[in-house]
Amino acid sequence: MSEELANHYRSIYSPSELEEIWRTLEVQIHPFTQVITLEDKVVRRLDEPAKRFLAHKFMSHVMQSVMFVCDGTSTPGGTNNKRWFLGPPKFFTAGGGMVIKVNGGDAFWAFPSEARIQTATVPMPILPPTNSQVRVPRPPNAYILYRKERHTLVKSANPDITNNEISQILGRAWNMESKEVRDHYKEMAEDVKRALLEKHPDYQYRPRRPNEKRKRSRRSTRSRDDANSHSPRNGNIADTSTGDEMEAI
DNA sequence: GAGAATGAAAA
DNA sequence: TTTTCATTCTC
Repeated sequence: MSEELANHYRSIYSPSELEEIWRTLEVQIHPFTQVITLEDKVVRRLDEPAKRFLAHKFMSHVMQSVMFVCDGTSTPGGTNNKRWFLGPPKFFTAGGGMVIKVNGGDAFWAFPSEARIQTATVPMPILPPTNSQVRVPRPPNAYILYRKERHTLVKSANPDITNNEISQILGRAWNMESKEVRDHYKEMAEDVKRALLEKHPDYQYRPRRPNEKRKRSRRSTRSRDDANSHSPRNGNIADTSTGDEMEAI
C-alpha cells in the first residue's frame, strides 16, 4: 500500500525516501495525536506530491482531511523560527484561534489571520473501502429468496398488483409449499450465507436497537390477523390488540 | 419511510 | 420474547 501510495503521488522522492521522511514524523504519533510538527528545513525540501503523501499518511491516523499550516514568523535578525504543523483544519481555524500543544511541546497560538495556510486542505482521497468499511447486507432467509424469485412472475401475471399484495400471495404460497420446496430454498439461503461468511469472515448481524436512529413499526395486529386468517404463521409477537402499536420514527 | 410476507439472529 | 432486517416497489 505504502509503495503504491508513493508511486501514486509521483514525488521527486522515491517511494522509499518518502517512507523514510514519514518515519521521522511517525514517531510523534500516539493514539490521541491530532497535530504533528515539521521542521521548516524539512518542509522546504518537500514538493507538493511529497506533502500530499505525508498528509495522506497522517490522514489515515486522524481519519480526517488535514492541512499544512505555518506560524510563519521570522525574527528580525533573520533567524528562521518558522514552525509547521500538519493536522485537521479545525485545529487551525477555530474561531479566535486556539492553543495547540504538540506532544508536550510549546503551545502555539494559531489565529486564522496569522497562521499562514501554506497548502489547501488535502482532501481524503477516495479509496476503495476496506473490508471492514463495507456494509454487508444481511443474508436473505429462505422465504426472502423464494419471494425474490417469484416476485416478477406474480407481477407480470397481475400488472396492477401492489407489492404488499405480492407479499400476501407469496406468503400464503410459501406456507402451502411442500417440505421439499421449502428445504430447497433453505439450502439456498444457507449457501448464500456460507458464501457471505467466506467473503466477510468477520460479518456479524448487528441489528440497531429500537432507540437507535429509526424504529420500525411492529407488525400490526390487523395485518397479522389477516395473514393468519389465510395462512397461520407461528407468530412470536404477543397480540396485544391495542391498536397503538405503530411507533413514530 | 411504511408496509406486506417469513425467518435468522441479536438483545 | 421482542425487535431488526434481509427482498421488492408503490404510495
